[in-house]
Amino acid sequence: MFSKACEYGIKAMIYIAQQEVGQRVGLKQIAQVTESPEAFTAKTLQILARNGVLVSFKGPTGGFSLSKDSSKINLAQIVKAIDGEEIFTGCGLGLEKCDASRPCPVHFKFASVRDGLSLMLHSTSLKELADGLDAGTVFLTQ
Amino acid sequence: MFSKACEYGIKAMIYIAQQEVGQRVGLKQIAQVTESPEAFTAKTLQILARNGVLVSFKGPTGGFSLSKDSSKINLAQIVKAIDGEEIFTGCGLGLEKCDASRPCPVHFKFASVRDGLSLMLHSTSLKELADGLDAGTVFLTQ
DNA sequence: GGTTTAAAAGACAATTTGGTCCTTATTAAA
DNA sequence: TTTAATAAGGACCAAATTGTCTTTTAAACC
Repeated sequence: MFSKACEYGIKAMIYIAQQEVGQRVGLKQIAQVTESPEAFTAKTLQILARNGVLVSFKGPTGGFSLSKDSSKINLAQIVKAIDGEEIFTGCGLGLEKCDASRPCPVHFKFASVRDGLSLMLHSTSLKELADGLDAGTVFLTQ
Repeated sequence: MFSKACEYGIKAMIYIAQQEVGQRVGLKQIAQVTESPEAFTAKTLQILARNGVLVSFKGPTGGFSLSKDSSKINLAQIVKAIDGEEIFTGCGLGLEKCDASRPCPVHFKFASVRDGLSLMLHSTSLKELADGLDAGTVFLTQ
């Protein structure tokens, strides 16, 4: 469904969202807590920073923090930044141009599933996910 | 969402389902109509044949035909044969063991989307997709 | 200013996926 | 029984994704 980069990115973002506002978290710590490969996660965080959902700081006391309140960042922004639009708009059978005016055989059935996914991603904020972690009802690793 | 192999496989199956019952369709024709790479499609059809949703015949007048009535074959069988269980059961964040008893942060939201996809795939038969093609309301290529 | 710390950037390696080509096996038909 | 047609199988190649390592850049602190 999502790329590995995206999975790591989402987990990293949720972990960062768990910190106090403005608090910086280092790459090493993020990779450790999320059980993700450090160097690869670094690349992913760069992408997220370039896309403006994350801000990064170099040097001692450096690290990453959210660019805005965790309630203002949703999963769709993260997925879009890392994996692109494909999953939100792509055709189920890979056709370049597939829409209601010239649909592939699965277009309408697929579109409704895809729209459900899109709605879920857009309506899920980092805040609520981080809150679940705080409450101990959900987990970032097994 | 689906692998390329799976996209080609679904298109091929729909096209085969369009033929008269028992009629054999050759690889070359399938690849041409579905605009899929011939040799790669051959591999995919082999997989589908091994999984019993397709039967193949060698020699002159050889080709492929459905193993049973098109109304009895659904998209889930095809996707499962080619891409495996992952898309039906996998965790959104890639956790090996993620379930209701130890859920990842997106588990419940993701599961409901995934279940929607699963339901759609299970309830969509090749027959209805082929019927759409016959009716000219949907298309296998752009 | 020099030193240390941490992210950015780029080169590179490994793996997976997508794709081709060539040979072999099987079967229908001449 | 030979020939031609067609799928199966295996070797191989290409591209994308995943992952590592090394160097550079920026910032804090002495």
